[in-house]
Amino acid sequence: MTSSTDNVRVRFAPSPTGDLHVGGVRTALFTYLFARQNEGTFILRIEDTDQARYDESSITSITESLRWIGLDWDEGPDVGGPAGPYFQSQRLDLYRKYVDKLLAEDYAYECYCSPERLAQLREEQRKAGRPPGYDRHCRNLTDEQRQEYRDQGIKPVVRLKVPLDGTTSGMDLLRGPISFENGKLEDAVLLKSDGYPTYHLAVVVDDKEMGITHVTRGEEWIPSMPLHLILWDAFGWDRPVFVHMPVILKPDGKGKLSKRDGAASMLALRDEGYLHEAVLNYLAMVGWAYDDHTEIFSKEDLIEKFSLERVSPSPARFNYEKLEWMNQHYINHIIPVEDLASRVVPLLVEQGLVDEVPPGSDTEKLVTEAVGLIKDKMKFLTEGPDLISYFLTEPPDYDTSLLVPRKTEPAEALRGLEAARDVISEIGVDDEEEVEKRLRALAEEVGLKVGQLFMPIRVAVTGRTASPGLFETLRVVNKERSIARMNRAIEKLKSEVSVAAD
RNA sequence: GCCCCCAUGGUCUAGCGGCCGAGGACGCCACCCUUUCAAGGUGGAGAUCGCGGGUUCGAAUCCCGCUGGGGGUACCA
Repeated sequence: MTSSTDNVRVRFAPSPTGDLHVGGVRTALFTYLFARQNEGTFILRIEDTDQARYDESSITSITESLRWIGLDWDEGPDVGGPAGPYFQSQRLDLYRKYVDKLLAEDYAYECYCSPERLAQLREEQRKAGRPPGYDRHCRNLTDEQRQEYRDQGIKPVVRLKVPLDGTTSGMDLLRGPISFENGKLEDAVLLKSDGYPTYHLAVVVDDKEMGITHVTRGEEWIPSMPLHLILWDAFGWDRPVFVHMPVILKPDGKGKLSKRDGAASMLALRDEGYLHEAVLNYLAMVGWAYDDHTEIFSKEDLIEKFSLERVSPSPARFNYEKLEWMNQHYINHIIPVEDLASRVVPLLVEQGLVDEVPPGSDTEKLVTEAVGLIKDKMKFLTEGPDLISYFLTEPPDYDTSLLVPRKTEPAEALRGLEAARDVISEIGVDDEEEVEKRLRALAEEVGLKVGQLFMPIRVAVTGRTASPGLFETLRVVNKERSIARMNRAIEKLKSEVSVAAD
């Protein structure tokens, strides 16, 4: 058994019952990488067979999530394809056809048991400490009995006639042989009374119809693998390769990540300011590694180096700290600053810090420069606007005490600031080296440590105590605005000093 | 309860019989750099490779049992 095959056709098949979360996306990603690397076909199929849980908005949420992170599909919703339709709800006739075949060949049977009876059965089994399961009540109904139920207007479900003994075994690419005792299996429902198939029937039929070569999915599906195997065999079809991906656990390891863990939703990550490149890279690293030291991979790198066989079979916890680090790393070291700035721009407009940023404009240049200066402090895209705000607009009022460093008198801060303003008025801010030289000399002249002189200037110009290097900050803010802001600070300090003198 | 899967530092992992007195990353600590905050650099703490049996000249690596964790047990996927 090998995973590098010709004509690879794989699919990601989510059900539209909510937002896509990182676990699902990771499975999609591995499937996608495998397809691209083998020049195969990646299909998106929507498994909308549950009328009750169906949520239309999640279809866009799913496609948006996949597109955001860069997983494009060759066949599926929006793009079509030769094996469509790609919504299971539009393939009902097909499932009916195959179910009839199963019925005719005695691989399945109609069951008229009511949901109430089944619930009661389970309850009794639970009380008696017996394993829950269908009691095969309808497995051997006579034609007369069936007709009787039908006459009562009861719509049957169709169940799989699982062999009573023996074992069903199959191979999992990551785990090797897995076998199950038939005696422990249930006569699972294949077709519901509303005419919709269950997952078990639909996957098998569609995977066959769509020519899927490798069935990739989460490991929560391992327990139903024997049912699917029995179906593949019953239809007389060659079994595909099965690959069950490890689940992703909650950060505390207690249970698998679910849609309840809000932040784990793809779209939530996007809205929180994560870069799709970082999320993609991080997700690829949970459950897979290329070697003992490489961990930064672009999508292209992954397509080249990914290997399905190297996916670890053991579950892994979702680690927000590592993702955050990855995001920060991408912001600070991987994404070109122009690109980064262009992603911050929409947020600036949204928050009203700028009206518009036409390509090639001075504003664009300013934003790009500002982003370049603060990117080492930016962990999330969403922090961008605040971090560069003072390059674009006047800083809001701040506490005067910020202008006075520790072990420094307000009067000293004031004296330093006035002198610094005069220096800048004289030489401007464009020559960073010169400004630094003059201000360092100035510190000595006025008898202040560099920190005692620089901090008041920093606060005056940015309105805060943390900023990029002073001289580059002054340069980008520009001479005129720097001086105005320093004057404003000088006025604040003056009133402080006079109050103190009273 | 029953079935199935998994098992290397707190977390993600490298390791596929000798190169391992276990390597990398995140996190944590210290130091360096330094005009602030970061970023960066250097170093450090942290794993009897879950436990117990085997197999072998030799096991983190193979086998069995146990324990622990996870998954499944619906006319949900």
